[in-house]
Amino acid sequence: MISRQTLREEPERVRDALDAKGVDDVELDEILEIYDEWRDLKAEGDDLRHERNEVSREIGELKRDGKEEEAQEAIDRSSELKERLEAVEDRADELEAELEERMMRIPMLPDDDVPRGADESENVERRREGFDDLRDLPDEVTPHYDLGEELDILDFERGAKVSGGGYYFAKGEGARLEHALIQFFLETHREQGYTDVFPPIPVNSKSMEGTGQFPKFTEDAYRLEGSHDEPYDDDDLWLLPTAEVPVTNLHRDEILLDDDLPLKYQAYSPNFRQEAGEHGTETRGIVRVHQFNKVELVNFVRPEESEERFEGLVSEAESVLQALGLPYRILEMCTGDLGFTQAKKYDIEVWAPGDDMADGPEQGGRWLEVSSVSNFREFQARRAGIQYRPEQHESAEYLHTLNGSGVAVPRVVVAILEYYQNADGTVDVPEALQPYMGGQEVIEGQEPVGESAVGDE
RNA sequence: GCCAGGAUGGCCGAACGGUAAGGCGCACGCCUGGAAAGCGUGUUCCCUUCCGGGAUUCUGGGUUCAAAUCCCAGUCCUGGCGCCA
Repeated sequence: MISRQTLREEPERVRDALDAKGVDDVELDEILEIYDEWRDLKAEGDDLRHERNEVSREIGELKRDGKEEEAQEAIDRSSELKERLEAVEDRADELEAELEERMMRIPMLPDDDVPRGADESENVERRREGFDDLRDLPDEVTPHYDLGEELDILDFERGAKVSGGGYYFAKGEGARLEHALIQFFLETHREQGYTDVFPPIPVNSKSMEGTGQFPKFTEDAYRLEGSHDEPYDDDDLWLLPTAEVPVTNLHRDEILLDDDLPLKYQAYSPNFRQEAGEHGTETRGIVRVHQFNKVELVNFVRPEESEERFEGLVSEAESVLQALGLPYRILEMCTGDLGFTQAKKYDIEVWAPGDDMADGPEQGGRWLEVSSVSNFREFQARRAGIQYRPEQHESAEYLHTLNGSGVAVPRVVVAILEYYQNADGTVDVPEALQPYMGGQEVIEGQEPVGESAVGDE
C-alpha cells in the first residue's frame, strides 16, 4: 500500500505511476475527494469529542462533590453531544473504510530507473549467461513432456486421473530429481546466509492481503473452505500460491529491532495456482501446473539497503543456475509488466532447448521464467504492518521487503531434461547435483508399470 | 473438542465504573576531572502550517452521561481433561 502522505502530497506522481503500469481501474480523483471529505469530518468529530470529554470530566467532579443537580444538567448536555458525535463519526468511519479499501487497490509506484513500457514486449534484457560454451545437443531435442513419459519419470495421465488436469506425478528418478534440486537449492542458499523456514501450507486471507495477492487476485487462489464466489473473512484459509505469503507474513504486525536486520529467510514449499484464464496455453508438460515445488528467498531490510540487497538477491538466485551449468538470461521488467506490488523486478529465464518458440534465443528452444526477483520497498510492509525501530526511543518505521524464487523446481527439471539430454534418450545429471542423487551420473528411466503400457510401441 | 485462568506501552506491572500509578530499558540535558549514582525531560498512532486536538488497556459488538473495569461474541496464550498421527 502506498502512504496517505504520498497520495496527498504527490497525487500527480501517483497518477503517472498508474499510467506507467497501465492501471485503469483506479479512480484517483474520487479517492482524493473521499480523503478530503474524511479529513474534514475527522476534524469535526475530534472537536465534538473534545467537548464531550470536558463535560464528562466535569460530571465526574460534580458527582464527587455531591452536586447532583448540576451534574444532571451536564449529563443532559453530554447526551446531546453524543448524538451529534455519532452522526459525524459514523459517516467518517464509512469514508475511512472506503478510503482504505480503495487504497488497497492502488499499485506500488515503480522505481524511477525502471524502463517505461506498455507490456512484456518492452522488457529489457540485461545479460545472458552460460551460452559461450554450450554442450553438444542431439540434432532433435525431445521436449521434456515426451522424454519424461518415455523414461517413465513424469506421468501426466495419472496426475489428471488422481487430481485433474494440470497435475502430474514425478516418479522414480523424476521424483529423486525434484528432491535433489530442492536440497541442492537449500544447501546453496544456506551458505549464502539464509535461515531455513518450513511454513504452513494453508494461509489466511489476512496474509494474502499482506503480501498483495488480495483483494485483487482471488481468482488464482485455491480456497480451502467455502465456495469461491462467497465473500471471505480474514481468517478463511487458502493454499499458498508461493511461500512468499507465509514467510513475509511471518513478521506481520511486528516491530523488529534494528539489530535484527537484514533478515534472510528461505522456504521450500509446494505452490498452488488455479492459473485462471490460462486455459489453452501450456497444456503440455510441467511448465504451467497447478502444484509445483519452489524454494523461495525472502529478505527484510532497512529502507536504505533495499537497492543493494536487490542486486544481491539476483546473484543469489542465479547462482544455482550457474552451479548447474544451465544457460539463462536476466530480464528487467518494464513498468507495464511490473506486478501490482513491485517497484522493480528482474526475471531470470533459463534456456530450454526442447520446444522452439518465436521469442526464444537464436540457438532455438525457449526461455522459461524460473525466478522472479522483486523489490517491494515498503508496499508489503505497510499492508502487513511490518516495522522496525532504528533507535529504541524513536518511532517505528516500515522496513523494506524483497523476494526472489530460488527457484521454481519443475521448470529447472524441464531445462535439465532438455539441455542435459543425450542422443540415446538418457539425461546426464549435472555434476553439482550428483551428490544429491546418491552419486548418480545419468538418468536412464524405468520400465512402465501396468497393462496400459503393453503393446503400444 | 470440553473446563478453568489469562491478554494493559520496547519489557515488567498497578488500577477492577469517574477518565490509565509505578518500575525497568532507551535518548537527551543537568550534575561530575571522567564515570556511576542522583535529578529533569522525552520515549505509540492519527488529524493539524502553527497552537492544539483526537484515538489507543487482544479484536468486534452491547449497557452507561462515563468502560481497562460490567455483559455478549471471537482470536490467541497457559493449565487440566479428552482425542490423536
